[in-house]
Amino acid sequence: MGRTRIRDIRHEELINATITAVHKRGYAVVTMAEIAAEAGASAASINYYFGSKEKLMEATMRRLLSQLKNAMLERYATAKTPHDRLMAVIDANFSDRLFTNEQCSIWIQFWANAPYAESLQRLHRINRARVTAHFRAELRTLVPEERRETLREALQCYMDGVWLEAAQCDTPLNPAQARKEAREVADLMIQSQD
Amino acid sequence: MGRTRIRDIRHEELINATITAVHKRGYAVVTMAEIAAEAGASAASINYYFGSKEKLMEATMRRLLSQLKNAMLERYATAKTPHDRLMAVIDANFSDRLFTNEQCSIWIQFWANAPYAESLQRLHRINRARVTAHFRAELRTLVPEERRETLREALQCYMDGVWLEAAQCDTPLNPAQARKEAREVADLMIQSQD
DNA sequence: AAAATTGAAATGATCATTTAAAAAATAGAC
DNA sequence: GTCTATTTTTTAAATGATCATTTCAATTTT
Repeated sequence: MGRTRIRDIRHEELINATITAVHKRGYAVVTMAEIAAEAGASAASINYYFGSKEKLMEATMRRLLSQLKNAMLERYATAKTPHDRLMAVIDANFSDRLFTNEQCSIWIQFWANAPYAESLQRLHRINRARVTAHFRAELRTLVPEERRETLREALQCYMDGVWLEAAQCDTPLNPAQARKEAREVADLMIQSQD
Repeated sequence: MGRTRIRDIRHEELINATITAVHKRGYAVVTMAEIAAEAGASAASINYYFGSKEKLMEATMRRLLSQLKNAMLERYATAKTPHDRLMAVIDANFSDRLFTNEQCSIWIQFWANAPYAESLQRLHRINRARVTAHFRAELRTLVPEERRETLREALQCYMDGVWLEAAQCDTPLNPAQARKEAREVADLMIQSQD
């Protein structure tokens, strides 16, 4: 049965340890030993399971992106109107699971390193393209064509900017508040097409 | 007379080299030797003039922040109405001098590292507080109180997000286009207070 | 017993920073 | 203006520290 049981457990543990350790120390300076210590393992284990530090970072980002994707799809499933679906994308971005100090830290590190690592850049593009596609689809029925792209771009930049600022914040984040504000901002922009 | 002539020249050269080198290689991995080579100098020179790698980075950020401040003040001087002044802040952020691939790269690196370096964090807070203050002052007469802070926060996050996205872009940026879009976004948000 | 997992210690590479001596600039006296 | 003396600037090489990664023997799991 559980042929890969321990392997799966270690992957999970080490990725979680990476998130915590990167949040504490920064992607640039965190060492394998620190990440390993965070998981109660040794640096050699990480190489055994992931092959290298770079691959561990990539696996960690892949995990975060997949969580974001799932959060979006979950909410999409129950949304009925285009407006509901637009809000679903927004809510997913600021969901309780994702919008935490730890994860915001990682995202910044991810953004900062994407231009210098092919694999991260690829992940970044895929992720952004997905959000863009969802926004485009929903805005089609909500705003007139001449404003649509400007507005979509503005919304996406706004959301990225919120994450950026959140990463600078050392007190606990408030996802519910972030969702509320983001919804307000989105409605403000949409409504101005009277 | 020019007692500090060479010193000033080297400071300028090395800060410019830092901007270029960090853009090319990333803050995390760029070495003193690479920065020095970019300026046609040696790594020892950098330590002679700046004391350490960290202090060089700090000096570089200080330079960029001061350029942003000056760009804002310049435009503020000729702006007459609150609306003009709001646009002055926006235009400064996306001015031809500042909104370049190289500088966007550095800003991301700066944001990513601010949480882990006291000195960078300080600079970041001062800068953000300045933009916040300007926006608050101008929005006071432009939007009703209940929407004001939400809107200000949204505008600031939007601008940060634009920089973030620009840093991922490997084709030359278009500052004029960015100014136009940012103005549109700002007007869209302001006008929605009918 | 065979395969998977773990970690202590070794390896090898990379770098920031220091050192010390040379080279260049500057000033003061003539 | 020219010639020392002094200070400033520059670099090559040395230093010392840090780390990712590998190795290999021990341990655990199947």
